[in-house]
Amino acid sequence: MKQRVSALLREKFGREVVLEKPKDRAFGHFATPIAFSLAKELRKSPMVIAQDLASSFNESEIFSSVESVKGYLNFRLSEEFLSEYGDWALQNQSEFGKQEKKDKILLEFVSANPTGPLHIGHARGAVYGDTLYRLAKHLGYDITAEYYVNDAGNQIDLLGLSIALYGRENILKESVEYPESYYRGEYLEALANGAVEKFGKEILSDESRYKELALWAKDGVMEIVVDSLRELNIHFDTFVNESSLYSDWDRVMGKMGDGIYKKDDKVWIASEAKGDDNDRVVVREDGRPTYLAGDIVYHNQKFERGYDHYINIWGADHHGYIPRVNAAVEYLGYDSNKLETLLSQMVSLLKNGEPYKMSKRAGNVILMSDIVEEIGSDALRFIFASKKSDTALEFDLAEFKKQDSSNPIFYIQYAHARIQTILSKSNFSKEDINATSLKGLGENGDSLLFDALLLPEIIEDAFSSRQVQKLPDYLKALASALHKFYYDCRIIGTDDEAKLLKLLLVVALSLKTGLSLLGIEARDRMVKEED
RNA sequence: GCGUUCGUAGCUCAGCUGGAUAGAGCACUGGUUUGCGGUACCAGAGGUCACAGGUUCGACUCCUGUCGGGCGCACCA
Repeated sequence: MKQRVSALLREKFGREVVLEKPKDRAFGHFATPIAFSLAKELRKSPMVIAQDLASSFNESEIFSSVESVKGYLNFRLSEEFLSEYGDWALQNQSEFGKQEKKDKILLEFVSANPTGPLHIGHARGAVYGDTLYRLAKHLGYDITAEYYVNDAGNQIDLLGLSIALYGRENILKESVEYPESYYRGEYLEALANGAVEKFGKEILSDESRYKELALWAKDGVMEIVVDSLRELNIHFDTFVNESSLYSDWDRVMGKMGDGIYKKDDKVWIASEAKGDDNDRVVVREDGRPTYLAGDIVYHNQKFERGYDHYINIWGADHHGYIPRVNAAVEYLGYDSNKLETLLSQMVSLLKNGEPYKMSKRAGNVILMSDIVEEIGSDALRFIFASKKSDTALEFDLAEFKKQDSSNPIFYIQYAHARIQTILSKSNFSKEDINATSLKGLGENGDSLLFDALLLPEIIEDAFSSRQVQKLPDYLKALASALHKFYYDCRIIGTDDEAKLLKLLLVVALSLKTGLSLLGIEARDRMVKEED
């Protein structure tokens, strides 16, 4: 819609015209402050210019009126335009809001270490990434969701040690002491038992086999991780194991040329020259690669696979890491502008108003799967998708748990369910409804129709700005408009019943499409809660 | 200290590339159709947009500085 309007205005004025949404619908559907910017060059007051411009629009198919108010130019879309678009949307439901973007995008997110189940802090990045993924798919991008599995390095050794120690304590009944850095948690029980079953009890006491133990256990942990993601309707297309990349190390180092040098028996990357604070060690004296080394080979591999654009979603605690990876990408001979790293801010927990620190040692980690079980995937996804991903988010655990009807997701679900109920109460068939015209809905009806038809712009905007919270915001507003309309206007039994039902079908389409992009299924009925 | 990010209603957060009277949910107060699910709707109250300058016809939005919070500042991942 907006594209049509702005294309028309561009043609008329011979320049790009800023289009905005008026604060108040009484001003029209779209507005532009163009008269203000023209005021200087034309040496006339904005009011006069706006007047002249407004009167230059006489008859138009798209607009029913163009008015000037206090220097603004306000456009009102015509009934014909809105009703035609509404008809089109209902006839092409699966195409509604879709586009034909062609770019190939690689989206990497979550990528939590395979050393334990996901906790609540991981959920935010997971929801953010998956929502972007769904939006991109809808817009036609060829996008791949990828999980980078850090199955090399100290943390994997630590996983092996942790399982062995757990087994020695609980299976071999030895008395042991847990060093602070070791992993703790219920999941170790199944892994330790599984290990004994597969390798025999000896492995628990055989230090030389801990590596073997860890590599086996990592797959088990990944299963837990993938399961908990599936509960949130999140799916990955590809998994890349860090351990599989190092065989390529010599070739990749060769590609970096001057970007890599040796000093003090270590290998360094000259990242300072590319905007980092310091040069960084890539290979230690003893030959073990650092974490950065893995990311260098990984990003090289990403670029060699050939995408138009790369998106990484990292926790905000990794933000200092961005210049290093960008430096590496440039030394590898690729355009670092194609690599976009988005940060998902920390989620800090409060319990009864007091900061609540999760710690693996204390064993008080809040698992993502527990929260999903408690409040449901829909509610959790909605909460995280509603917040701008780059602001730190705080919530009270108690508050979080009691999110029931106060959670806006139920408000939106109810709007959708309400429409289904009305439809089922009506005697009109789908055919009758589709055969009627969306014209003559009246002012409130046209306004609701316009709101519902706004979805495609929201999708486009939410994805291109990477601000997924725009979609939940829109759905809340649309649900609110629907509830208000329902309250103000009787539908069943009126002369306009069929066309009003058709209007509701358009609203339901937008709600359903929007919710599915958030990974939430629209409900046809709400289940009443028993007190 | 350096970097980065944020500071908007009692709380949790929106506010699009600068634009019309700064918005929503929760909580609070008061109302609602002899009608489709009241899990709704309406109204009220609640703000010096952290502070101070600057740019502009116009600043919550851009720039500079100050104060305050988060996160980084590893040869850990």
